[in-house]
Amino acid sequence: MSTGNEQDVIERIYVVVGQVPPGKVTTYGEVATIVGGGSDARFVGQALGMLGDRASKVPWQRVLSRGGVISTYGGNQRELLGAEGIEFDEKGKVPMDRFRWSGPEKEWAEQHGFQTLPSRGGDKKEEDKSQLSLL
DNA sequence: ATGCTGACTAACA
DNA sequence: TTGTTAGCCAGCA
Repeated sequence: MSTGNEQDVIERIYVVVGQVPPGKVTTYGEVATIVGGGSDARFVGQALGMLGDRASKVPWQRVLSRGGVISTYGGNQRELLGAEGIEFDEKGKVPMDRFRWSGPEKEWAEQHGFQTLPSRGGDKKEEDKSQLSLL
């Protein structure tokens, strides 16, 4: 089964990105973690780059780089996010502490064969160990 | 096959 | 703080 899963992985990426609710954002790395094998932060970026017509179906604009930085150029990503209520600081970054997507629900992730995010807690104090990766 | 590139990230200086 | 290095996976010359 390690053959030509790329396309399948890409579809999974789109599914995960589609789970990000309006007004929330995530990062390439987080998406890659949820999708799991065969994907990495960079591959997520490539997958979103080949969206084409599906760009209107997948909320690709809610996927940012590490730290809430927009990695796209010459696009209207920031404008789209602003229309959803996302705020930016003076540096043009999104305060992830407030707008970060907590990831898919554990049940949903398990049903679809995805993984939940490792605990990062928006605050660096409360670590909820309920999301143990049991591998 | 080898090497470089890319909507990335973490570690190190 | 910024800049560089290395790791990562897939596509292409």
